[in-house]
Amino acid sequence: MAVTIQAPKGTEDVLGSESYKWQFVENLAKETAARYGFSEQRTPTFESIALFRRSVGDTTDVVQKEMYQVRAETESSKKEPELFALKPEGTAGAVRAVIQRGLLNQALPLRVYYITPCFRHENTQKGRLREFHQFGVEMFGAQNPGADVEVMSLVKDLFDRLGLKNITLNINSIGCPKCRGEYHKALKEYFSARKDQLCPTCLERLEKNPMRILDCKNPECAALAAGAPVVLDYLCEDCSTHFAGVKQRLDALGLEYTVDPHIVRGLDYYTKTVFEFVSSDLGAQSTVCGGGRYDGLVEQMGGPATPALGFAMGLERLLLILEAQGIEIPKPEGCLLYLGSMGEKASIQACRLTNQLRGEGFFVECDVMGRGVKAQMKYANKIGAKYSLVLGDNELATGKAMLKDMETGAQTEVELEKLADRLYDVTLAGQLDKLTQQVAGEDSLQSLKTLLGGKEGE
RNA sequence: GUGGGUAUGGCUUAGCUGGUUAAAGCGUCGGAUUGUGGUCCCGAAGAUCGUGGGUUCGAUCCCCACUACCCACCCCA
Repeated sequence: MAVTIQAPKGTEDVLGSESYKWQFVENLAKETAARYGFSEQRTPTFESIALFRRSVGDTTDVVQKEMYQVRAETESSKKEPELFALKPEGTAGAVRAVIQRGLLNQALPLRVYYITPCFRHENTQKGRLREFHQFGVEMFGAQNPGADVEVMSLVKDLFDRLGLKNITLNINSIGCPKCRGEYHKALKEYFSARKDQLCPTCLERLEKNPMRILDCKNPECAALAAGAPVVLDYLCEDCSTHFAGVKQRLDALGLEYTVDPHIVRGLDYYTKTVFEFVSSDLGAQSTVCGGGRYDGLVEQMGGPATPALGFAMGLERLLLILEAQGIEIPKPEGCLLYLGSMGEKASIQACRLTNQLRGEGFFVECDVMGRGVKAQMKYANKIGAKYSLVLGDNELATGKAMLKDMETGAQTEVELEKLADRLYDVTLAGQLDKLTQQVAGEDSLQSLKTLLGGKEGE
């Protein structure tokens, strides 16, 4: 007996009943990115493991304990097999491609986006999977605060277009390597003086990365953190004017935000501006989107010194919020015509006609189960076909058939020759109905004319 | 890696302090006189009760282990 194999822990099957939601969200993300001048970049799912060590950071949890390592098992390998990793995030690969392909020699800024699976081996919980998907954006070459605001605004635009509510933007600046050194010193002094009140993990952080303590959920640590020195007070001239510029522009756009000096990103490459969009609909994993500046990364990875920034958005988390807020995603168009048949001869003709109508661009189905007419009609009803038509000996002889409106049950005679024209008519009528509904509430007829007039160009 | 919860047909669940053929709804398929769906009616298929041990005369129910899922810590999207 075959043992059934299960999907790996932390992975999801997106089934037909759900995939339209993904398509909708992905399309909207792509359209929004395009409006801002970003073009899609597709990079490999696995990269050299060194890439992530260098960019994300050797000491981060993501690299240290969450990466899926892969290597090709070759039979006669004289060489050491090269070590790869499934990408745990999108920025590293994007930056690698930009440098390797010489894209920074083009007109700047360079704007790229991606939708990609990411892999992290950690324990699952709400909004956390081992394979998850990110929509991310990276911009290269711009050091002006306007760039920071542009990517934040892109996120906000996408959320608005999806109809999301109650998402807040938190921003902070963690400074550049110069001012951060000063700050780390101050932090260490502060927490060292209160060592006895820190939790064990924070004691470790004190040596490695004291800024992490600010992020601790432990109530005692959080209480201590509340009184700790604030990064913003230690920013150098350059960083502080940059941060001021970001805030000014956010204000100018009317983009609401909260300055949260406790935001500390977990990836090493961030500098200056960091931000996150959080929602209360996600349980403990409240961040839907996180990002910031990484002005040093491109150079560090072997490219020309280039300021850069970006964000990554968790698509599963985004879908989770949509679900929680009861936001309906439009379902794809259903079957327009079910072409039933009885008898072998009619079945063949139905097959031929169906094929022809599909060629005209219509969503048409016919029987492939060998069912009786009754069962075929049941099926047509189940799949939500808008119209049905049954082909039998009579119809083949006369060239005429009854076209049935499945909603009203009304039947009208139609010449088989002209079926395509008829379908075209009813499709158009359906679209007009939709338009009418959209403008209902206003002066519908007037608006409709305007709409149509605008499209016809006359 | 750690802690808590859960595990019954495709889905959602019931199963009384362990007792003989595990129940219902939805879904699927079929029927209601053979050329037409949706409501109603009737019927059928479909579950080794997550897996493996143990206690017992007897386990879906009690105990242990494992696995998966859910939630949380850590960390992040």
